[in-house]
Amino acid sequence: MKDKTGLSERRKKILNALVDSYITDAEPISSAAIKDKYMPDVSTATIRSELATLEEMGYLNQPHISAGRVPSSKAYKFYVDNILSSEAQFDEQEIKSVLATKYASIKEIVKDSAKIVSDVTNYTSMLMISSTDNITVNDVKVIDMYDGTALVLIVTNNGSIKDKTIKLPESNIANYIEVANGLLYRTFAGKRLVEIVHSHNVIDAQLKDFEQLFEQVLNMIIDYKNARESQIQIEGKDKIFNYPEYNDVNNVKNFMSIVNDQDKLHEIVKDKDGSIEFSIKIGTEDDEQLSDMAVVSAKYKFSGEEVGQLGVIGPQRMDYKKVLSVLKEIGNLFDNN
Amino acid sequence: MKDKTGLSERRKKILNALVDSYITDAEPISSAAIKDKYMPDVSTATIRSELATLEEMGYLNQPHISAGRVPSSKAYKFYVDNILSSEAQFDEQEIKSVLATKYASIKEIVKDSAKIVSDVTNYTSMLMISSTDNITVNDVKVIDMYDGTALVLIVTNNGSIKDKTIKLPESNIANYIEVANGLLYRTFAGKRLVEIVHSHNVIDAQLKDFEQLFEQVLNMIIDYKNARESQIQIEGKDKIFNYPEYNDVNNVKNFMSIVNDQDKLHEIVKDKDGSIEFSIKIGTEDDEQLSDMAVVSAKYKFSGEEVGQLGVIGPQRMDYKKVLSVLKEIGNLFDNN
DNA sequence: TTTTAGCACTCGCATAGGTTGAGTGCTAAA
DNA sequence: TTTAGCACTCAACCTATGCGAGTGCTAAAA
Repeated sequence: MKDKTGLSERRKKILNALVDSYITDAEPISSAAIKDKYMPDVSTATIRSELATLEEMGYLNQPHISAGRVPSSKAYKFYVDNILSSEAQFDEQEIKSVLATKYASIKEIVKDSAKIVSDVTNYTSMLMISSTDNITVNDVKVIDMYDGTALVLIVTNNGSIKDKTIKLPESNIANYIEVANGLLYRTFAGKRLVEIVHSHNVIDAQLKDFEQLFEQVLNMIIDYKNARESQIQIEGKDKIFNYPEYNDVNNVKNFMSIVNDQDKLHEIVKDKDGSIEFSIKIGTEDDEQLSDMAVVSAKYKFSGEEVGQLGVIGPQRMDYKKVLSVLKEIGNLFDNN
Repeated sequence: MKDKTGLSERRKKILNALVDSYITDAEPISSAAIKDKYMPDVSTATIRSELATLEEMGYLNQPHISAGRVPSSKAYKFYVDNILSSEAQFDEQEIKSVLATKYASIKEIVKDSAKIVSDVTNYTSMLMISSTDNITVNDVKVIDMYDGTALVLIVTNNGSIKDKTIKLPESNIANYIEVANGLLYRTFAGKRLVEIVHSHNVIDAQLKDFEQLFEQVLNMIIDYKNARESQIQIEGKDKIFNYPEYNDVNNVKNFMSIVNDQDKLHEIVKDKDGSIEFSIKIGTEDDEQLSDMAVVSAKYKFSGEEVGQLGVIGPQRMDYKKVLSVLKEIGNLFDNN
């Protein structure tokens, strides 16, 4: 009985057993260990010959000839596909109760989601804000403060507000502020950030007295967009020290350099296919930097709108079941908010 | 010729030479090495006997009997005192020119100061905002936005503004907002944050209709104070991988745990004596966590007002001369702004 | 054809012994 | 007080050796 992977049921069982075991113990698994824990009714010799085949097929590696087998990237990929296609395995109830006992309100969970994911999964987590394509400016207001300074407020459709004090230009126009507010509203309100940023000539037609003000507002919008786009929050960097693969300083170094490299992270999590909910990248040998690393992330929505991605970075030997269930559960909390 | 350290000039010279050498090479120094590089006119035997005395006095350690000597915490302390008391050694001109060529404007330097310090010194850096004791509230304003929501602005004397949208309570008071603004101004303007936070009963005497609003404003002030107090920005965590003492994962782990522990950092840098400009903490053996670590930090002022501390965290074997000059130079830039 | 027992083989790991060389402490003379 | 000289120590490195875990292969059993 085979499917598209070309693996017999027994080989699948062995492969899953092996990955499972490696995820918990981080040690090469011998044929005897598999027999004892998972398949007591066949001999080690049988398992050995299966292992040899699986190795030939690229699912397993052998650190050296007299060691047990270790899963390859390909094996991890098989393993997570397997989890994903059998949703029943998610232990939702348990995760839910952990979240419920540790965190009082949903509000708290939303605010600290990255931290919580890191805490509950015991891996380093990552919160990434989506592109700003869907953000629009609702209103722009200039508020008079005191002797020549004013406050500019920009209200966007996702509720956040950017403020900044500016110096008002000298002007003898009556009701300068009121007029400015009207102009600003007509120019910016209802527009998407991208539109605004890409249409520099918007201002030219206006009166000269407002040129400087418009310039400042435009810069604020650009700054806001840039800041939002590059925001990645990382939590629990220390967590990796819990895993023996990071007893080697070089691995730690490598890990830190990835985690601190915003561009790299963006590139990894970037989704080409808009429809997938979970993104699981398991590094291959090609990418030196990502070898032996895995990144699991999920899009999350808020009031139906997609706002970002939340995920976990760690060794390939990762507890995918747990990570996936946590991400899923948190995603649900967000969405039902 | 001795001073309060009780060290002869020759011993001082040897001690300085030894620390200097260890700072660059990170290797135990032998009597022969000192002779060659610093004191060719005495024999190694002489130096050896001096080394033995210095070790007895607690300035030096010997990893094992047939190795050279390594500076102790006490030696580092002696070394930095020495630097501090002879300002001439600062290589200000060089630092200045590095800063000038790498960073275009002073504005840029101020904004990214932590990053710059880390870049130029090649150590992990730390930017810490001072206590909020001197911050006062200049003004509080409620601004009507749209259907029942309003924006609260709190302006402080250091220019920053905290804003938040709130829901206005149902009320049939005419000119609710105007009245509220008056009340808020009279209650909060000119007061120091500490005062406000510690006098919860301020509101009770007021009209009931404003109770909720006052509550919200008070919470904003409390949040602001807390947020400001706990802000520590760390830059260049990876830098430590450049130093051989961090080839041991345990040291890395230890380092990371300190760097991520805001409370610990506060405690380390906290100044008891308000008059010192530089704070140099060289960990002793007592504090397990801080052994073999040093933290150098400087207060920095902005327009004459002290606003925070900027510093560097690294191994005790730190290039104190360089670090101190960089911090000093940046401090000057701030102050002359 | 598949499974199994048996056995020789490989190789990492741990331990022990041997050598080398850097650097010391001590002593006795300058 | 300084110096030369020398014996001594010890980490670092290498080699040898045994052990044991785990394999691959083969030939017989199912």
